Amino acid sequence: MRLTLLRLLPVRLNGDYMTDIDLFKKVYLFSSLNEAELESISKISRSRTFNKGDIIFFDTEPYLGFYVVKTGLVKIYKISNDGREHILHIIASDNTFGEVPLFENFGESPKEDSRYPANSMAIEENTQVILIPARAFTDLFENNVKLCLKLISGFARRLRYLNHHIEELTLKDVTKRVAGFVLAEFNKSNKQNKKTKSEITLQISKNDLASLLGTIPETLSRTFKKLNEDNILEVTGKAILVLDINKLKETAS
Amino acid sequence: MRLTLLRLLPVRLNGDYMTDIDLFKKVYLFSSLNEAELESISKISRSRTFNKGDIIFFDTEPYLGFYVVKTGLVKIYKISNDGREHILHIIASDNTFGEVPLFENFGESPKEDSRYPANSMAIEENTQVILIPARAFTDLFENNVKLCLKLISGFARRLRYLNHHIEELTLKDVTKRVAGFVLAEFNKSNKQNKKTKSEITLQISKNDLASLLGTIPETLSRTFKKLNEDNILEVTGKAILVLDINKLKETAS
DNA sequence: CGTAACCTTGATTAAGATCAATTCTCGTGG
DNA sequence: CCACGAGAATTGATCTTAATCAAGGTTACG
Repeated sequence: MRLTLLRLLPVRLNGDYMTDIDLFKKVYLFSSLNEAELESISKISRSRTFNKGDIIFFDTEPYLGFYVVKTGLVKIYKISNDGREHILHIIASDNTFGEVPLFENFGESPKEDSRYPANSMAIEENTQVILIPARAFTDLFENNVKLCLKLISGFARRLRYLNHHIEELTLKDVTKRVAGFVLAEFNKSNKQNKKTKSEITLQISKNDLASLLGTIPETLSRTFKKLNEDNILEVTGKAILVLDINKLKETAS
Repeated sequence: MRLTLLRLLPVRLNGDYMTDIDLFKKVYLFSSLNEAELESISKISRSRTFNKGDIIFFDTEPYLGFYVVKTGLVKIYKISNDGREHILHIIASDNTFGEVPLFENFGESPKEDSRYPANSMAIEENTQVILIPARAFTDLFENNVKLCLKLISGFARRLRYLNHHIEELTLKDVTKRVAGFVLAEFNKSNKQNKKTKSEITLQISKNDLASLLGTIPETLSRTFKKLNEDNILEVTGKAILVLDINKLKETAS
């Protein structure tokens, strides 16, 4: 009795309780689908909830389908034999991940042994994701050019992002990469909020940030310290205050 | 008179002279298009010939369209302020490159200021490419799901390749990367030729190979030397003889 | 046969990883 | 409300890999 009540409470009290279909309407990939199609997807999809640090899938696992992030944050990462990690993407809510294997072998005999290209892990408490099974989705693509074009456009952006990521990793030192990251966050934040605000807030831990920038926490910490000594920025916990935007741009080069 | 003759000669004498349409039929991306569509593409496309070392486009140039490689070899690469270079892809004949900007901003207002994501250069003499102008091609996509699916599948593979590339660069040392490259070439060559052949031939210069593996020629040379001293392989010019496939696999780890 | 591009080898350096030791922060239970 | 403990972040000392710098050697091609 007590348990049932507890389970019901959030639904009852929370005015903005959301169905999967409401979520799907905010997903770029799905924006060309009609209500009926969204409902048919919703029917076959499965919600799953994870805690911080929980694995969503390993790159060794057989492919089941792709995911939509409902709440929380997910990291997509590779890991070496000796345990070092490198983060490829951070996926926020309303975004999809794990679509690549769906389409790799299109035309060829559908491979049953297809795998995820990387690992994924929830990096926030109460990260809710929805699994969209592979089989049910492919038919939709074959009958909907608009949907295809959405996917193409999403893939194209991701390709450009990875190009950029490789450029950063291979042609720039850690200081340039850190400055480049802060600059990008600064621009992103000021695009959203219109007016200029010189403080940005990290959404991820510094451990994860280090891994995303292709370095380790110790080096990231030292780099922040150096940028502070040069009066470029000031880091307090998850808050980064940009002191000199011009010097920051120059450093990112 | 003399000039006209010279220009005609190769066509006359060369029995396997090829029209653009013959080439297009071998391009995976185009494999769902009919003769009429191929012809309409052919009419608006432009052939260009480059020598080794010629730039095809810079990443700073406005986007014109994508390319098909007819003959020769093309490298797609990024370059740093101080001139260091990193190769992202090597594109061989019958393959396309530069499609990404076509689709990045689909749905949004068509940006006129869109740019190529990286630089490209011919790395063989007599590299012939065909430029497919952007505007003329987008209509085709909006009316052809099969074409879309081909593109999606091509992009998906490229995404997985870049994932893998980043994994190699960030989580493996040079020796592992070199061993991994040789192993991949070994497998590719033996898949094509059925029977096992332990010698592979480099298609690119060692300078370019170093850049593709995220290192420099000096380090590549030393790495080959070390792998030779360990009786794993033997390098003579562009020929690599695999001496111990098991040790090679182990080294690539 | 000569020159330029390509490749190799050696000596040195530097960036950043690793190892080790605190300190800080924050959620949890008493 | 405070104390505790675990994970996160910082700092310092040292080490390692691979880049840089410098000089020859090889190969291909006009």
